[in-house]
Amino acid sequence: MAQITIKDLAASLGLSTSTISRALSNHPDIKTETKKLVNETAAEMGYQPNIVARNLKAKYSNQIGIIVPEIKHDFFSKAISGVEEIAYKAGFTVIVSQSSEDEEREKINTNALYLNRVSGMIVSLSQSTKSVDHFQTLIEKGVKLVFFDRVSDELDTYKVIIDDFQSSYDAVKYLISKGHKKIVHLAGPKILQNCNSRYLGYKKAMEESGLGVGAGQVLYGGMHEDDGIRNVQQLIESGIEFDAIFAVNDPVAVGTILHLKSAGYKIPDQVAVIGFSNNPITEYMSPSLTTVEQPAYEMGKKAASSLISLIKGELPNVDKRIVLSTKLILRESA
Amino acid sequence: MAQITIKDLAASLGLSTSTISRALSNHPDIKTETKKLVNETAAEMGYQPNIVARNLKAKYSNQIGIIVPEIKHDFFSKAISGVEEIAYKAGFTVIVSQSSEDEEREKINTNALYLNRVSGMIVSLSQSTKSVDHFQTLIEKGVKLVFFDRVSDELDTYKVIIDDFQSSYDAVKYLISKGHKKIVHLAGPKILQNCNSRYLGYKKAMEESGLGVGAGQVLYGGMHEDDGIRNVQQLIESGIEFDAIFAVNDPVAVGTILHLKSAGYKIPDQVAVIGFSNNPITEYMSPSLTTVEQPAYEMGKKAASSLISLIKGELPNVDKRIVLSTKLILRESA
DNA sequence: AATTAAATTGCAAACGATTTCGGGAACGTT
DNA sequence: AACGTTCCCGAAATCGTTTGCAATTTAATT
Repeated sequence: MAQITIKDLAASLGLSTSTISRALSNHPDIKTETKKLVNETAAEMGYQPNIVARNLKAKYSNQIGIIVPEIKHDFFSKAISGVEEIAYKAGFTVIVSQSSEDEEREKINTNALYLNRVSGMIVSLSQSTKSVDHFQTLIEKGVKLVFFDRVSDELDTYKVIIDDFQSSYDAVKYLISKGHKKIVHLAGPKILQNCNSRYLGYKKAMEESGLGVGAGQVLYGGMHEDDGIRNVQQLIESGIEFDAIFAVNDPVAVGTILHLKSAGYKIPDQVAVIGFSNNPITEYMSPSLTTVEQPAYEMGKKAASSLISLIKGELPNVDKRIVLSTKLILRESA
Repeated sequence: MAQITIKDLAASLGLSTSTISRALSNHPDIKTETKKLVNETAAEMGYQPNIVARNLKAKYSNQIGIIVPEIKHDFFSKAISGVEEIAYKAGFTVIVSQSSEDEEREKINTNALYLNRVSGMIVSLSQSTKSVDHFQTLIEKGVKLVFFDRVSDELDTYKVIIDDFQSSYDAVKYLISKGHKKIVHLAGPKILQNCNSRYLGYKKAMEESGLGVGAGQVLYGGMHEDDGIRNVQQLIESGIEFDAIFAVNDPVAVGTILHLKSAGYKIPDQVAVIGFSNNPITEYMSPSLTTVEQPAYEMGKKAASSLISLIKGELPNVDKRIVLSTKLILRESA
């Protein structure tokens, strides 16, 4: 027999399928004696429940979906790892998909996950996502949602984030405390809330210290190494003076350092550099990068546990914003 | 209405559910006219098929599972990324799970995926997996299986691998061509086939060149940075002379370099180092690491496309071993 | 017009589980 | 002895699709 079903058990024991089902799920209506019998023969015959059938009946599944911009990015793969860890322990299985920073694909993915009847989703928004309607309709359909890292203000759901504003404020304050005055910020896309918060943290630190943000002192771009290289190149060409650079994330900081080195700048003597995320490479590169540690693994774990309690109907806490703390890791570059 | 089903469509159009179903799946029995009608009202009413129900009926799903030792490792997250990319295009969704290098957990995961009726699985074996029976029974149950990177000889399935033997042979030959003679190999667990192949490639290169492998010239260990540090420490204490180290993978090579540097060795002048995998950090560290490029993303893509054609009943090729090529990336460490 | 073939559609049974409702046995109570 | 409870268990509906087969309509043929 290819696949033992509850019917086979029923036939072999002379009981009804309902009894078998109840016995297996430890329903109080069933005599302990029969329960024992059923469980034993189930084990004997190698019965394994068909989860698909169960999910159809139940209208929800033991699956949670996760959508990230890029799986292979260190931050996201760590987060996924954390999600899987928690989900595994709670008996959930994780479906991953990536938007590749494309809004359209993000929409398609959310729909695909919905069609597969996941009980909930964990999402980090794509860089190009302008509207969050596809998530709004999802919420209306009863799918539980938790966002992390890249979140949207428009959605009233649970969010696992770090305090981007405070973290970058602290980082810039550190630069200032070290005597730097002409601090340039390489910012990410304005549309991303956390990028914007990082910019605002930078701005506040600068203004509070009486330095202010001069024209051309903030350069917007993407979040990859290339963007760092490009922007630093542009910065140098623009002739604006600078003695420190605060990058929106590590790849941009890496690009920054690469280009600064090739242009003959001494780091950190002439120019100090601070990144954001604490990617593994930042520890080993030369000079090693001072950066803000972002607890990716913990964020994934927290997002997963929040989602699961949401699914189970236990509202974890009143505040839907779950803020994890960061730490400025001091290394050679600043 | 929470969820529009095929029945709602049938009722609203005065047709039977079977006709609707066939119309939607473009069955030749249905008049083009009715097909058009059905498709239009389906779109209008916002009908979305319930995939769970479909899967139950079909006895297989549009899901493929992937089990890797650790999601967050660069190599595996890239591979997952590749798998997702291909799966997405083929209309499959990917369930990920990690064994955390634990055989028991690997077994549980395979079973969980089976219960969820995935159509196929892509697997990279855990370090501690001694028996592959759990995969054998899976094959017997008709689940399609493709292994990658960490494979087993005992299973007659498709495997996406690199030529570990040749790659490491080439790397060691390169060291020899540069005049190194006392080349030490920091090996991985013997049980892992690819680690063993790398060892054999090293051995062949050494023997072929008349250098041979002396006592204590091969140190076995794990595959993490710690293992590299520990083994180099031991190597130095043992008093064995060495002018080059070939590490089983990049983390071990990184540990090697870290400890060599702190012990005052000059790289590559006193000791040359070669790693394996081309992790991102290897490019940025100092000295940058000469290593073997392992096409993680492509391996994932290849594994996924092979699995999907296997699922669809198209046997891709006669040879079940799919070998992707590697490249020795020359940098500062050797 | 009658017959036959072809083109469409519907009925009903699956897929494998859960669950509502109710039925029969066993027991105690009046 | 009649009744009410409690305890176990079964029949059957249900989740939303797909599909073999029968039934119906339509078109083609004689």
